Amino acid sequence: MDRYDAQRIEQKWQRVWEDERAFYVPNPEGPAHLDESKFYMLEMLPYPSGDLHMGHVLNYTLGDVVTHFRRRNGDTVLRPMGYDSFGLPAENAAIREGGHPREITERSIANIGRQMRRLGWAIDWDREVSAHQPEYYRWTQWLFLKFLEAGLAYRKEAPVNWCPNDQTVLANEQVVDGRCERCGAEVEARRLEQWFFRITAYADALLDDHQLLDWPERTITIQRNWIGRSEGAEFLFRVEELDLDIPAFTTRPDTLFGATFFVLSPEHPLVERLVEGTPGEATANEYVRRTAHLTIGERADPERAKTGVFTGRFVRNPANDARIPVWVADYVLMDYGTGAIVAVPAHDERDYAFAQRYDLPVQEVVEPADGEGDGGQAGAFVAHSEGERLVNSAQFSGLPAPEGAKAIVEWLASRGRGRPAVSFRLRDWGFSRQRYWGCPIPVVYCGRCGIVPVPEEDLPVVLPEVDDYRPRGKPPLASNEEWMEVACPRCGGEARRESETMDTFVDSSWYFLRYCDPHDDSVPFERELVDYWMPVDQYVGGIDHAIKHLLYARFFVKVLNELGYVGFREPFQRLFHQGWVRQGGSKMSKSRGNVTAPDELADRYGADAVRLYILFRGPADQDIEWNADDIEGTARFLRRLWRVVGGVAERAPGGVAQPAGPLTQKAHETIARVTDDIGRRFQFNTPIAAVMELVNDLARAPEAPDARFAAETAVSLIQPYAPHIAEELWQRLGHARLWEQSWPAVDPARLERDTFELVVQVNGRVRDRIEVAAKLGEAELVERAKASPRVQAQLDGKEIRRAVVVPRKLVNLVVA
RNA sequence: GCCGAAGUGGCGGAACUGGCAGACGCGCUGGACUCAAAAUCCAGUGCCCCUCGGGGCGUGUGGGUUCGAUUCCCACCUUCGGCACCA
Repeated sequence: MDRYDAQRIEQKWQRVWEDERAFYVPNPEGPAHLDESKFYMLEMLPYPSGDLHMGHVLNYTLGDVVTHFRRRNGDTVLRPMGYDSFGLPAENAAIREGGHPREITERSIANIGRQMRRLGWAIDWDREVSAHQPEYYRWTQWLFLKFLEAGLAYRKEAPVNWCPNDQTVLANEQVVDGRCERCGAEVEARRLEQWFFRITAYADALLDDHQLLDWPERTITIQRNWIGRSEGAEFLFRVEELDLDIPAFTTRPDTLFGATFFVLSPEHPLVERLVEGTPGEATANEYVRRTAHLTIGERADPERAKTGVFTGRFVRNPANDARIPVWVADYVLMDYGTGAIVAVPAHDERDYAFAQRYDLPVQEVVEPADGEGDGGQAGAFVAHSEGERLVNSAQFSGLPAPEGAKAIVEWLASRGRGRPAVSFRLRDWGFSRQRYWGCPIPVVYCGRCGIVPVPEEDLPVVLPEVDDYRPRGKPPLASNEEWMEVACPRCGGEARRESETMDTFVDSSWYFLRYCDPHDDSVPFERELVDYWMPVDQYVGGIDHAIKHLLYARFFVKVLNELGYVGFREPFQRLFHQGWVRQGGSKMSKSRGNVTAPDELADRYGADAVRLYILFRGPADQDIEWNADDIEGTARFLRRLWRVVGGVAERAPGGVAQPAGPLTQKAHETIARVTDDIGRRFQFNTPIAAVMELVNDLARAPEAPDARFAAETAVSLIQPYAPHIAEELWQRLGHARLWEQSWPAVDPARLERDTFELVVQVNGRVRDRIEVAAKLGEAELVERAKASPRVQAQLDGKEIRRAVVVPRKLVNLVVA
């Protein structure tokens, strides 16, 4: 038997697969060719940053196992790959080291593609797409135009998150703890005119359709919290002197009679008008200016004492007509609710803290069940608890709180001073970026016509060349004057192009649709094709995308569904999050410089060993602490497999397919375990252990008559994990094309045993194990248990009060 | 603070529906082969006690339910995620 030469075997089979186009899946040619057994396997596409890291290896190997498993179970599996190739890292590298972002990106793509092929993943490379190629972003622009036309993309001036380091705006989803999630710089609030997608219009749909999904509960919870739906009411508060109604949202309409003041956000558009001409005007304006200079982190710091100023104005509480003072305070946020709140210090912690600081009155209006109110002095912020009743609330006093809330809203609604309302924490998605390496936004600004979309036939708007990628107060594209100047498509007059580019999350919000029809140059995708392949049957990616990519992509699909371009409402039916690969406790990533390159490992141990190792380490959804020593174990297993199966192949050519015997039985048990683990439990580490057991048994009896069947089964079952060695051994066993073979089937008859090991307990403690015939009845089992000398020693003549029998497992004798 | 997940040998982990805790692997110890090494193979390996038959303890901590609990219930501790002035 020759030595196991991983490099030679892997090169050989990778060439065979490519020559035979083993994993390329053509599109169906018409409705007649559609079959029900399609399976769309997708992993989140990589950002092309130099090299693959072990996190990618985990992600894509996991997808590869599922791909092989589903293929061999008869499914037509679509398993494409592409690159999220626009984005800041390449642009920053170009600024730092020179070169063009495109060159840097394409070099990375070439390298990563080579590394992916080296690991032997079963990918349909014909469907490869890259976000930065005009053939792709042409359609990103086209989709933008559809959104614009539908009123779902719009431009407005708004306070936005500005990263002073990356010199660009960030979406809310890209700000973590007040910092830029990419570079860590503290984010500033700026008022800028920006492009937004109206994702808030889909807030309810995004929540409701969670029920259609087979997703981890924690991911759905994260999305639900992020969307943050709150039910309540909006009431109108009147400023008599100015003949003005100001709406305010509250989730506690039952406490309306307890309002003792009213607060506007500093950004509220009415502030200026309210304070005009009052003695406090200068102070108030100064306060608004000061607030504007706070960073988002500072403003949100709950430790900071609440601040505010009195405007000098009063509003009427619509419930009791009380004249209450209007304040401006930065604890009220402009972009939630209406930017104004009805302050009820007796029943809200924040209002209470503010009232204490500025000596404002506190009025209790809800009493707990026991009637022992605290006069509102604790500022008890409690959601409705059982038995609470309204007090000091005119005709509503005495009502239980939930009924009171409802009654107050109905009453004020009938008088035109209120209505039921819902507020969301979710904000519209700000998607324009003041950077170079992204998809140009296809509009022009015309002095006469305003914002004018670039006509579809003029797409793509090709990303122009610029001399300097550094943003200097304006987007880099604006520096290319020649490109910027353009004739207005509507009136032909002088116009200027949009110089901002799109957030890269726009690119990745529809790539899974393009894979279905990747080369079409007349449409982004044909509806018939996406309706066939979509939704993705199994999506695999990091949970860090729970509220970014996974929310944006759902939004895109919902819009495309409503516009009639796709026939489904959700993109990703089943979702799985692989864990992080950590080193020294932190996530492995290039920016942390703690990457172990898969290349080196593949050179040393072979791709099969790397693939096996990354899945054998533990459950795929848990984090893995990188430990290079352990890969020796999987390499050793592969050598053992090679030797043992190779020996069988040389020794036992053909013969009876499945002779009865312990190895045949073990093989069937292993088939059952592996099939259930991958297919039902989606667990990837234990199948490897099961095959190791089978190989260990085989190694102990390599000359047994059923050795050949055990060897073939082991090779067949390990194929999704270690496809190269499996293919080579399969060939040596006298077969061909294991990747096309049906997944092995369990024969239930082969699982049956004549005897089993009966566990005998006394008072729940194991005292003996006896081999007994499988057909024995309960009484017989109890007799055998009692007869055991070890049990006799424990019984010591005591009375047996009860015997619990678990068929095929154990007998428990309960003694006094 | 609120919400969620998880705590099992020296290490990674297994035990799916309440039924043999520690599968499989790493590491370690001893042995075989070898001039030697690598590779490979065999045996052992939770902790403690032992008259070598076996016995006791043991799945974060403390309770509970049960013939029987890593698994179910209650309380607590620790770690890791998410949210956090959202009215």
